[in-house]
Amino acid sequence: MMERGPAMKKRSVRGSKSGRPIMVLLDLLGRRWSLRILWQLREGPLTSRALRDACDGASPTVLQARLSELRQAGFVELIRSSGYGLTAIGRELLETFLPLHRFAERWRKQRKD
Amino acid sequence: MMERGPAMKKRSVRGSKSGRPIMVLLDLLGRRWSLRILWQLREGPLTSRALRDACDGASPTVLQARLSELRQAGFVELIRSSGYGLTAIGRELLETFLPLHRFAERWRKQRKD
DNA sequence: CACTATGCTACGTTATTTGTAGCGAGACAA
DNA sequence: TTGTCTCGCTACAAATAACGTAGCATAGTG
Repeated sequence: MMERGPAMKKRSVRGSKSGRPIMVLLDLLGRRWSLRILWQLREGPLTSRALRDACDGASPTVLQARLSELRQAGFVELIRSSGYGLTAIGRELLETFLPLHRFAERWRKQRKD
Repeated sequence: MMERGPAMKKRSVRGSKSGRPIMVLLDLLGRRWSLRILWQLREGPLTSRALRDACDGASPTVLQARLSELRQAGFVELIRSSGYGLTAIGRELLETFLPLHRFAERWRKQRKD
């Protein structure tokens, strides 16, 4: 087993062992609030606190963690004047998810029956 | 605070407080292995153990939990002869995510630069 | 019967999330 | 300068979720 002294940064235990981009991506997006953050930024940048409110008051700890990951992945950037916003590739990613909105409605209708 | 005796099924603490379908969906999909499970079932049903192998050996505890949730949501079903498979609406959901594969490749190329 | 595979659960350990509080930096006014 | 905003971000203990290993009951097959 691996020792972890206090000075040692916690190595991410998660993630695809294969390293295939799709798996890395699915792992990143499959963390609490990741999808939601991208979703909430779809209409424009938000400050960290506005984002927090938009995410049902999720704790700042996770939000910062997710924002760091999403920034490192290149999907989100911090602009001093306006807060957190999607990058070009981040917007591309979001567009991949946009049909989800329509799907969610269809899904709900089916569930009612 | 709500008491939770052993006979009481754990009420989900998570999820969108708004109850909007898109939020419920984003929360469900934003749990560990949810996206991955749907992804691994894209080419056909898998038995629980095959699915486990396909998911880098994720623990059966979470897999069962996610499978229960995904079944309850109507995305996955258990077929006695072939294991876990996507339902019709589950396949629709997956198709929403399929462009993600191509995106992941584009993403990787950009990251290399 | 023994053997194998299925779906699923128990349980102790580890990792992640939560909730609350607060820091330091910068902007702006008195 | 002092006060008071807001900003991004962090600390820390408690709660929750996930991990890893082992194993159960059932069903099929030989």
